[in-house]
Amino acid sequence: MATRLRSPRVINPSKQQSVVPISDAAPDAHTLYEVLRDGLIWGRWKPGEKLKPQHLKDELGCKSAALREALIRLAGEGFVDSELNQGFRAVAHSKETFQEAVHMRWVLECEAVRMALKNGGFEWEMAVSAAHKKLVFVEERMKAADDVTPFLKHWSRQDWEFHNTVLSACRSTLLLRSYKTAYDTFRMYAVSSLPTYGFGGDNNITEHNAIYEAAIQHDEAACIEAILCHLPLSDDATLSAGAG
Amino acid sequence: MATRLRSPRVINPSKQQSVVPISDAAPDAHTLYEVLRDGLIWGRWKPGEKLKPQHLKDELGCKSAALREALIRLAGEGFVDSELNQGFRAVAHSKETFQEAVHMRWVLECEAVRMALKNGGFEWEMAVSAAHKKLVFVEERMKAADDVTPFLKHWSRQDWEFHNTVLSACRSTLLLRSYKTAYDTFRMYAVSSLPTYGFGGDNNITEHNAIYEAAIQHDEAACIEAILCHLPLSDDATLSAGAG
DNA sequence: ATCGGTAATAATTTCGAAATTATTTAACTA
DNA sequence: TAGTTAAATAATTTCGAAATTATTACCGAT
Repeated sequence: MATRLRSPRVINPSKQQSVVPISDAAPDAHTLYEVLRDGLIWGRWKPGEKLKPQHLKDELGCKSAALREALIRLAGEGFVDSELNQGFRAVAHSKETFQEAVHMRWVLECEAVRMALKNGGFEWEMAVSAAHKKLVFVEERMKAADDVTPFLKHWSRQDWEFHNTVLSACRSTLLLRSYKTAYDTFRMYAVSSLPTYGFGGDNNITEHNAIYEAAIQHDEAACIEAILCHLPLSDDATLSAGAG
Repeated sequence: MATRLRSPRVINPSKQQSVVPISDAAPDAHTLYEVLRDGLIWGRWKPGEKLKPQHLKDELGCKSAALREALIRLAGEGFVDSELNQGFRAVAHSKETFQEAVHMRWVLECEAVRMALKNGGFEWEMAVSAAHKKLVFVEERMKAADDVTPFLKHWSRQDWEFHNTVLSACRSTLLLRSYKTAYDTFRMYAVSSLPTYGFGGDNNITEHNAIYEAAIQHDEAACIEAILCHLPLSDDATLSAGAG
């Protein structure tokens, strides 16, 4: 067998990867997706605002291709509107879309909690307990504070962590994915249109506690009742709830 | 004010749009998305199969950018798996993911039908009636036929149209979007793993008829009972259903 | 002065090639 | 001959610029 002729591999020194991570490297598509999703939920871009690739490129220090990829994903999830040759813009909400999100939360949360209470073991109970403790911590501080504003973002994040942890034992990734979309749609509206992101003062503490206690005791009826009280369902949806 | 100097617009004749649409033009991202989604559901690509841009480019006659855009959207929806630098592949199913899809269908379909029966007017009743008629037409033919194979795709499409039409009056786009994802996940598994795409012979006709009659009469309890019978829920999920 | 049309400008989308990363193949060693 | 290493190849991702499309500003006419 004839020996093959091979030239040695040439490595361009300027392209060699640095040992120290370069902090100002352009973020990849997945990171951008997270940044944009977070920004849309937390009001960095207002509902209906145009998301111009050229401006965002400067603002986020990224390349247009990665940006476009992230925006396409967000459009698929419904957090961004896109029309052909008209670019992207943050979705605009209405009371109706908010009610849809609340309703979806109610439907999915009730079903998921039923399954979670059946499947959840000791590990789950610990996780729920921890998430509740953190949420209570924030809510107690807010109760004592004159101005709740600086706590709102922390609170909202803990609210998500608590609800998500409770449902995490339901063993349906499909359900949890839909729930996340509904929850984030809910939150997006709350951030932009409700005075305190939907924080309801003392009631919240009581409601979350009721959900927590019922969950830990695996009391299905009590847990679902507590969730029903907790969500700001319209009368319309509540009627439907009665049938459930 | 000084007159501005302007050169006449030059149009490259070769780039001028033809009056007759060119059939072999490269499909845009949205069309590709539909083609790929359809192909994934109907088994054009097998579960777990790698979706290589280079091959697909030839197969579908498209450009790589449009293809990538479509694949990104499908990945976001969960019909395609993507890992960094490892390309895309059709999702692989299991009995568990199928059961999740069935369960999601049950949860969402029951809730949507409750709302639809409240909101649906005459127009909706006509649409439901028409969709049912078409479905029955296919199912009667299948009943008479020795081999149902050639009807399966028609049947599956009409099954979707019927269920979707029934739910269409629910007035929640968020719910309908989640339902579509669940239904298509269900169908994807059925096409690849169930002998007759989930078609159950005479039972199907009876079940669809029960749903139809209950819907037209706005009989909520009967409609939900009929849906429960219709969906291939596991015992696990059925227990949960009893609590609903 | 307002309306309609046309050119200039700005923005978005598309595209092909370069750069990066993974996979396969071949050579070498034990 | 099996196991190891590195090159060659193949595939994927990135990128910047070209092409397309929308928007804005200007001129002329009614």
